[in-house]
Formats: sequence, structure tokens, C-alpha cells
Amino acid sequence: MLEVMDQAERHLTADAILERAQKIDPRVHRVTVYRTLEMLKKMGLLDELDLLHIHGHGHYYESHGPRDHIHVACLGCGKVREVESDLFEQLKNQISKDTGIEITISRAEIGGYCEACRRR
Amino acid sequence: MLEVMDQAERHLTADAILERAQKIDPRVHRVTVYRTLEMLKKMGLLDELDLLHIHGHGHYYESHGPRDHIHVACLGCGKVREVESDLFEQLKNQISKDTGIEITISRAEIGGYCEACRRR
DNA sequence: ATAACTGCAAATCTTTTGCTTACAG
DNA sequence: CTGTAAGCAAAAGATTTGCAGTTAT
Repeated sequence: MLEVMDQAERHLTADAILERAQKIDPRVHRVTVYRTLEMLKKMGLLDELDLLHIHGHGHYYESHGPRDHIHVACLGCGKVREVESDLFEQLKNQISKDTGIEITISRAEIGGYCEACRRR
Repeated sequence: MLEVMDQAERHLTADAILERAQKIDPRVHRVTVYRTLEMLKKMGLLDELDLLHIHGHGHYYESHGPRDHIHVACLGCGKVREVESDLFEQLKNQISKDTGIEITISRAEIGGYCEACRRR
């Protein structure tokens, strides 16, 4: 039922997901959102991020695509960019080999200041 | 005053830090811990992690060494290993170049199942 | 009838804020 | 005296839990 919210863009908080879900069916309850998120997370369909806590300690969710991407956030303006990189894939391979761990989740988050913000 | 806690091992929650601080001086207040953490974070002396939320939604702190390391956690037994990798440095350089962002924080967390846990 | 899903209210956990007091320079 | 740090109580925000009512099988 809540797979719908999953179709949305990117980086939604639980709250934002609730809102969207309620546009479709006003009866959906916050708790249902959390329970569904929990489920989707366990099934590996969803990634949970915190985007380096730029905006408080809440979490963000996005549907897990076939390829990992890295989140690059500007600490000044808050803009978040997504980047794919082969190096990250290599890194994972290397780690998997070195540690003997079979990787199921991976996440990289990078913060800094973009050019515009650096000028200020 | 709370630099002491910073000397401790690794991956402490705010709660654990409070406990340790109180062993030294029982008067320290939870709020002080949070305020100090906030400060150290801003100064870049401390990293805040969530270790992929293996154990709930709390946060973990560790003092920031000269070199970034990647946290590799087993989702089965909860063990967390730290790994350094040149590839990660390269990755950061690449991203910095590609996006024009001057990187000040970076974090990579990887989860999976270790050999022992895979057998179960 | 049974099992899975949902709503609701309330609890819990973590972190933050406002205000006041203590302390050092 | 003056500004920074710390305590305390209370608020705020996010997420979880227990229980009861619904629905689909």
C-alpha cells in the first residue's frame, strides 16, 4: 500500500512520506509509515540516510537503486548531490576481500562547502 | 573538562560518554555532554556516526584521527571493524574535483555478514 | 477462524532550549 | 564586573510499543 511513496523523488523524511501518503489516503497513520519503512529496509529496498545531520537528527529514505551512489552535501547551503563512482565499487570489493565480509549495505556521505558558499 | 572522555576507546554513545564522565565527576550533566559533543564536532575533533543503525537510532562518537577510516559492521554479530583505504582518499579527491566542493567531513559505512555469521 | 495490517494513544529514547547559578579572568 | 561554562527542568522531535478493531484468505 505504501509502495507509492517509494516512487517519489529522493531523500524524504518519515514526515514527508507521511504527508505524501496522506494525499493519497488521508487515513494512513504515522505509525504505519514507520512500520512500512522498517519492513522495506529489512528487505533491502530502501536505504536510510542521515545526510551528515545537516538538518538535525532525523533520517531520510530513498529507494535503493541497482547501483550505490554517494551523497555529497554542502554544509553551507544544504544542497545534496548524488555521485556515482567506480572507485567506490572498487573500494567495496577491496574491503570485502580484506575482511571476508559479504557486503549488503554500503553508504558514503561527504560534506564540505561548495564554491558559492566558500566565497561567503 | 570532558576531553577525558575523548581519550576512551571507540564508538561511544552519548549515554556511554555520560557514564564515563560521571565516574570521574558524578556531577556532570547529560546536557553538558551534548553541549560538549556539539562543540567538539564543530571543531572537527569528533566524528559522529550511526553505524548503519544496527543498534537503534542513536549516534556514536569517536575522536577524529588524522586519517579517515571506514566502518565495516557485521549485521549479524554487530562487530565493527575499522579499515583504512587509499581508494577512499582517491574517491574523495575525485569527488572534490568533480563537484567543486571542498571536503571537510566524510564518512563511509559498510554493512554485511562476516564469515562466521554467514554459516548460520 | 486465522493471520496480517492498521489505527490510536501512550511510552520511550535522544537531543535541544530557556533560564539560572557558579566560576574564572 | 563580565563573559563563559554547567546545572536543572522542561520541551521537542523521532521512533516504538501495546492493544484493540478490520480485513482478506
